Amino acid sequence: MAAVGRLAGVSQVTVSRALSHPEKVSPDTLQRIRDAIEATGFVPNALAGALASKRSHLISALVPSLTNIVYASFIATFSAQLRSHGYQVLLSETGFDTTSEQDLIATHLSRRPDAMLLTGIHHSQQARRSLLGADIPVVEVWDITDSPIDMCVGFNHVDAGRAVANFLYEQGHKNAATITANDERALRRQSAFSETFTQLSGNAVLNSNTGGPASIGAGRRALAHLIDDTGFQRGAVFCSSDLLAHGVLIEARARGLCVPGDMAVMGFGDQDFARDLEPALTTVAIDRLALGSVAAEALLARLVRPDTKQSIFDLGFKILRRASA
Amino acid sequence: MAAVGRLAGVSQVTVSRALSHPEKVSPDTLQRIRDAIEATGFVPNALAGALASKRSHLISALVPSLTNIVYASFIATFSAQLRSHGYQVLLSETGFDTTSEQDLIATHLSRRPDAMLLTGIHHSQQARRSLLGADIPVVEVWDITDSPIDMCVGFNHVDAGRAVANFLYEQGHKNAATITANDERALRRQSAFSETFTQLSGNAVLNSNTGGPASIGAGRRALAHLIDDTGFQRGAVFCSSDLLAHGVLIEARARGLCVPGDMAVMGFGDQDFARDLEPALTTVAIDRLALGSVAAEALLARLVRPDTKQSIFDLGFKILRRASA
DNA sequence: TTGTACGCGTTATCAT
DNA sequence: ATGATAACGCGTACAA
Repeated sequence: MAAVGRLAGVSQVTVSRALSHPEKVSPDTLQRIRDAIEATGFVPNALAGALASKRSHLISALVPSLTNIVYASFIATFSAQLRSHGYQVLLSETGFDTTSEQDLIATHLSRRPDAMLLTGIHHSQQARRSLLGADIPVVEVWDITDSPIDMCVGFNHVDAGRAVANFLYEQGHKNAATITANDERALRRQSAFSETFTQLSGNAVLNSNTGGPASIGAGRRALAHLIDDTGFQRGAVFCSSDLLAHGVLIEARARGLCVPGDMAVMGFGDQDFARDLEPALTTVAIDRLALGSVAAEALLARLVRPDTKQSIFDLGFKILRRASA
Repeated sequence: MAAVGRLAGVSQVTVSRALSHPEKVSPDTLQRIRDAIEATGFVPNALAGALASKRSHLISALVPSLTNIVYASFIATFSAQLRSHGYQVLLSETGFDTTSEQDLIATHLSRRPDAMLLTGIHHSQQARRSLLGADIPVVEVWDITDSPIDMCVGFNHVDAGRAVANFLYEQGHKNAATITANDERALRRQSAFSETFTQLSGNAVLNSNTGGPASIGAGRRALAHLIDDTGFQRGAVFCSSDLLAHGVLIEARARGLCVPGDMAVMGFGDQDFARDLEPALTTVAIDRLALGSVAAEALLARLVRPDTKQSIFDLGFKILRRASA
């Protein structure tokens, strides 16, 4: 900056002002400074800026997995929204692991983010302490609680599981099975579904866990297992994600089963491909776009007015009836 | 740090040392310092550290799209590898746009990353200048060139397109069509395929561009268009990604066409679901895992020994013959 | 093994 | 409208 200033015939401070508050600098010195910046190829040092101003314009975000399209698309919206307000997002994957999340929180906090996004409402005690100590806005997404660390935006997974149970029961199904990926929130939906459906139908639900991330292959294998090993025959299958449901659809067809005639299949998430499958997938729609932008807006609001009141955003969900159930 | 030091009865520097070079501090002062850190909840300020040491331990990465699983999984590997070496990755989406990439490069450079990853080998002139000026290791991925900015790791897209043309021709196909997403590298594969296939078969190839990102829906619509509007009937369809090919498979089945009997379908990328489709998808395998880790290793090598020699890593590709072609 | 002094490149405050 | 000066919180060099 000093070098740029020398070239423009002003002091270092004026260069700083030209960059941060151009309106406080006279038009022609501004131009000279801009020319000098152009000529020198000067790139401001945001580290120094953040150190001096105590604002990093960095927002850190912790998601379980980047390769899960659900989180990836959420983050894309969230990042775009924040970028348009001059913030950059520092992203990490926790791998659905609370301890790993805790370590990442410490690492991220050392970069002094202006705010932080966390996925889910379950965090280690140490994590909560660090966050509280950091004294920055925090938003927890994809779930809802009455006592967020700071703010939360998401929906109620127990309600969602129950709603699906009611929906399938009302379609006339008396038997049901579930196929769930190894994700705490999905498991919560599963048990809510299972409990409600059993209560309604009087029949036990066959619950299965893929033991890993959701994928088409995992869905195929899970249905195969359900049919071959546990004797599941007819009824409804509630999958914890559209990807699993997609696999179920493929496996069912490969076995000559008709969907929904022989077996009804329900997904979760309403991913873009859900409507393009044959049969089109009945699923639970989550407004991921809204999730991302509400989370971003919530943080931005706190950043501007630290005493903003609303802190719990329930975005709900919607059952989308298509052809598969 | 000074406060921690007071509590531990040492000076600020000793605290700094305890954190960065624990072996240079006597065991019991080390313990006292650690206790003090624990007691105060001290979190080191990486911004100040980076400013003083001129090493940010930050590596910035620019990818076209996060919601494209291909890039997402690549980045997951890349990030994990770097994290295990004490680096954090600052990630942004360029949206396949060179101008947007150029702006992001400037923003990222202001955070003084220790290295940078770029996708592709085509960048604006200004971008190249900034990067050269920053004087940090740069790796360009997903493509190969003789004159990278610094290093590159990927494969040759023209060779890939040609190889697919040869493969399909050798399978006995005389007619072919292509369905390509709006991606510069995919378009390069398309035209190499098209040229080679025409040369071999003497028949023109029906090239189509989805005009947007790859998706199952886009694949369905593209095949429908190909059949309904351009009169494509039998032959091979080369899709620029497995996702498009997946859509083609669905649309073909919905129209009662047999794959590969009536129509052969080929994808690109060998995504995890490719083997789980019916019929299993014939595709071109790219070792994304290797791509991510080689890119990370290349940067790490440069960071340790700035004069490391090798700078071009051709990881190749492999045609995976399954059932669809 | 520990401490002192200084500088990293900005922004904030106060003057002019 | 512009400048001088003092932080910001740490690492490095050098000294003890």
